[in-house]
Amino acid sequence: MADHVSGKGLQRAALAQATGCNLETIRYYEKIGMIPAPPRTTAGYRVYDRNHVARLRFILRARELGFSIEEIRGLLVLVDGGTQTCAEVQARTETHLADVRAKIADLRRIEQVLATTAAQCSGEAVPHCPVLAALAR
Amino acid sequence: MADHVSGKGLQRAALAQATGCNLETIRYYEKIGMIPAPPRTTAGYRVYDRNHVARLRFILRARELGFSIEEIRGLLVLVDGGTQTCAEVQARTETHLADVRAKIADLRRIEQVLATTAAQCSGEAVPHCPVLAALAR
DNA sequence: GTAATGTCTGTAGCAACTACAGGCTCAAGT
DNA sequence: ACTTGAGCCTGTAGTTGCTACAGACATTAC
Repeated sequence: MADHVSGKGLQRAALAQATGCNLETIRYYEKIGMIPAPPRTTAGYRVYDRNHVARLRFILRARELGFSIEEIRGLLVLVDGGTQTCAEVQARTETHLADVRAKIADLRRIEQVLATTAAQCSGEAVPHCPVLAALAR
Repeated sequence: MADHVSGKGLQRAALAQATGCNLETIRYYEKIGMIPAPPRTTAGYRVYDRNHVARLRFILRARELGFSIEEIRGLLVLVDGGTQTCAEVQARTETHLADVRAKIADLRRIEQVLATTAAQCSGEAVPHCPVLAALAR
């Protein structure tokens, strides 16, 4: 490290460690413009600061909550532009919430089908299987 | 159609129609070996029969229920090999069922977070947004 | 005869990463 | 001083499960 990674400067591995993000994903997020390109040492090593940590955490948390990259991009615009209309964020959150609820409903139907057909299995080595029959319907 | 697509012979579009499958997906499934390559007319057009219809329906239904292609491949081996051990199918279904339930649990947690943070929104154009704050945490 | 479909092939694109390969750079040990 | 090993750089290819072309034949309808 020729250039003193002084004070709070983090390199890629350290940022990954600090956020729990995969190493390669950080570069990916930079490439697609989700996090700003950090300054570099003379050798070309990226040096991140606490703003990068915060932004990456934001992205990762939103991803955890099922927001797509494009949805997060939209949220980040609201974060960056000083005009944080709470109503706007709320609207997007509600939309996303509806999506999540729809997914839950779908999975519950699937769960029902799987549970009931699996329950009909004798567990023996018989030629007829109710699960396969249900799928073949 | 030079060669009489006689009797129950279906071309690609007809198979798509009969199963509700996307046209291109049929070719894709053939390519990855999920459905057998059908016979062709002298002009090279694929001709499907009712076995293809049944198999494709099986695959589509299993996909609907969230089985991955590889999981379905496994189920199809059990279908094809006469040795349909019901126990085997049951085991795979149970495993998949556990996956589905885990997904539901995850989504419910997400739903909770989204619902509670969104509920804190004033809906006004204030600079502080509880959703963004929650994500930034 | 000609135009409009339908089918064929291979390939590229999507999301959201992940994992190399091959080459520098740096810190530490001997 | 020199070597070794780790860490970083780049670009690119792979993943899953499709979907959508482009350009070339075949068939059908009028």
